[in-house]
Amino acid sequence: MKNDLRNSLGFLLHDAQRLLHKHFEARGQEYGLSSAQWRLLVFLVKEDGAAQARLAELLEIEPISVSRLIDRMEEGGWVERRADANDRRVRMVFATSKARDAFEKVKSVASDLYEIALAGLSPAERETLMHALRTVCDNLSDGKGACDGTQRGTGSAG
Amino acid sequence: MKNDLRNSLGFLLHDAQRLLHKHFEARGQEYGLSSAQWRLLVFLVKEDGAAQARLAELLEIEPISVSRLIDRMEEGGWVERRADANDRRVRMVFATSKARDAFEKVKSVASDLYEIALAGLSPAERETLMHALRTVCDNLSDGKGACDGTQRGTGSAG
DNA sequence: CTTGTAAGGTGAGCATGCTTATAATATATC
DNA sequence: GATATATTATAAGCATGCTCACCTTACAAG
Repeated sequence: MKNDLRNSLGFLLHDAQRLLHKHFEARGQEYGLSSAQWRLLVFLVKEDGAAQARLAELLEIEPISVSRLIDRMEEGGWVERRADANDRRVRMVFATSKARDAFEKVKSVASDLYEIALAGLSPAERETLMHALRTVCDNLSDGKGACDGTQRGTGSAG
Repeated sequence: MKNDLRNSLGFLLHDAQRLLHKHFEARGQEYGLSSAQWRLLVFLVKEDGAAQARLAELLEIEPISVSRLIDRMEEGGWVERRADANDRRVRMVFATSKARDAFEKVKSVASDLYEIALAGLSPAERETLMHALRTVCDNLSDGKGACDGTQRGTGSAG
């Protein structure tokens, strides 16, 4: 086969991720939430008022990336920064009601999109896919719990 | 379960891809080839002298992104742009011998990394993973043959 | 030849990740 | 109290993707 590299894990993961990202951006655009911003909200709605360092830990990205992301989200009215009375270094981040409303809607956009992406795969194949992706994350994680960590075996494929 | 969204297709794909990318960058660094540059080389070694537009089609990214990528690769001595005598709009791209040498080495870096990433998964699970990723790509592709690349009507493949 | 359309390449500028460095604050040690 | 270290947030600047806009060149129609 000519393009075995083209069908390697790296290419397939890269392409699948990029395509999903592209579709999400297109669909989520009407709500004004980008993919990265939505990812941050997923954590923020569960842990409102988190410090930026905490969000960086949850998202597994660098604090500076969170800082920039929140800059733009604050401009867009999605989040609010507030000072922490106990630690003046900290900027606590809060989701606005606008963000909470949009979040619920975008959640269904996301699950619709996942269904489209997984079309044609049996429940067993979906299970294996999710399991395999978690395994890949585990194998490549530096032990601080990427996909790994806290909750394993939810098995929700959508 | 608290974080079912965290275990959704979107998060898992995103995290797995990002982790693989990070590891690849770390390991490939000694060769000076980034992940994106290596991806381009995969196609270029099979289709040397391709026009940038052709590379954009193969990589499924925008021509302007190829232009920037090749700017940097040319600076690094990985590729060479040459004029096409038959069409003066075209800049043909050629891999240098430095690139071809590094390519062979990085290829084994990549396969080592894939083995690490897939550790603990049975051959059947790996099969299913790859199949599922190709399916996701197909489902999200606009019909121009994304991951499944090889034979989808793209036509000339030198 | 002239005109109109399409195609190849690139400039400007944005979003999201990164590394490296810095300022402000907290905390531990002396 | 003074000093050393760690933590939080951010600035500067790079890589890779994007959109929009532009120029050059090719090609088809008249």
